[in-house]
Amino acid sequence: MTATAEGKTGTPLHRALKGERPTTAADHSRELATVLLAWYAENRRKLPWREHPTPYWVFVSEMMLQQTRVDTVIPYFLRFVSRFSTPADLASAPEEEVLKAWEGLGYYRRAKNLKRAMEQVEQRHNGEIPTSYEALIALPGVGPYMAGAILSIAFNLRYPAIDGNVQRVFARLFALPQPSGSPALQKSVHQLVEAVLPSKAPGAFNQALMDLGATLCLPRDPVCSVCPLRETCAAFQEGQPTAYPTTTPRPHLPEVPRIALLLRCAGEIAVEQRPTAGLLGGLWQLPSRDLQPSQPPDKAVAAWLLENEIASPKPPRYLGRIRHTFTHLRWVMEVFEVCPTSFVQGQGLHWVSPDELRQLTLPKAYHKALALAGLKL
DNA sequence: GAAACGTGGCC
DNA sequence: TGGCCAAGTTT
Repeated sequence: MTATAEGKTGTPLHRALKGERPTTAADHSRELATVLLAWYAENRRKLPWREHPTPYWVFVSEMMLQQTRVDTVIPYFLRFVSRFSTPADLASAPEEEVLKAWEGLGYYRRAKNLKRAMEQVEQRHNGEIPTSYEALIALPGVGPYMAGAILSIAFNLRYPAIDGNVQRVFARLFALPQPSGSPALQKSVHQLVEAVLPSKAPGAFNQALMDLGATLCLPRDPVCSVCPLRETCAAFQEGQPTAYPTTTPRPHLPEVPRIALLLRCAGEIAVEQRPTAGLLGGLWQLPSRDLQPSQPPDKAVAAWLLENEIASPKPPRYLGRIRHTFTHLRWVMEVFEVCPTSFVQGQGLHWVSPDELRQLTLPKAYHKALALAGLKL
């Protein structure tokens, strides 16, 4: 074991946890927990799901919070648990309604998994969120983080809940060299958290680490001056807290050229449903298609109209360009308006009124596209 | 291990 | 603007 592989050894806590002073490791762990829990008692964020941390509320909030900021989640959470108050409510709700409640939050598979998970809770667990790691992680959409968060927060059981905040806090505390987000960092942090996690208040401890990461140990500008762990933080002692966790630059996003058609006929609008799997699976959109980089958008529109046997007295009107960036690609979508002479059926096209359109779940990119034509949902 | 999977805020 | 990042999971 080299210092490089294990991180640098600047603090008593670190030396103790590495086993150099085994008789004091437990003492240092207790001290860390004590300091952290005292800080948390004074500085914990007031969040809706913390008011009544029922297993269901914790479950819903954790699913929404995956890769999503607290401020973004709060209004969605309040609406969601108001509309779907219990696991039974959610299990029996139509999926379209659940997706609509999720609209704008992103990662829509979470919404489907959440509903499926509650169906399984109803069918296999007597309507109660299970209290074992094995049963939880078997539910769709529940991984190691969520299982640990539910067990520790809702049931006060001693399980780690290691999210991005905790990884960053520990990468700095112990000057861990593994790259951000890597399985290697995940493993190192898990071992360290396991060594430090108290059995007394594991839920508070896990949330304290997350709150510390979200309010003080920030990615860009950490507020070390008021951090309760400053003295035992290896990155702070090195003078370079933001050097951890180490990062690797991301490759340039591929750009996907694309057309979208606003077909309007007698006050109705044509929409189509995306395939169930993959990007924005099962959501609705204006009729669209990806283009080859060399393909002129206006020619692609003409070809699309021809293929679908759509006659239009006036030529398509160009409405504008929508650029929409996802995690792994970027759409550059040219939007055209067409007024066909009649409703065209088949080809997966559905004609809906504006009121009906409002019931469907549309990705953000299409809200932008509709706004080009002055249509707001 | 790597890639897919949404969106909004920040600089 | 463009890149980074956020209470991760799945394939």
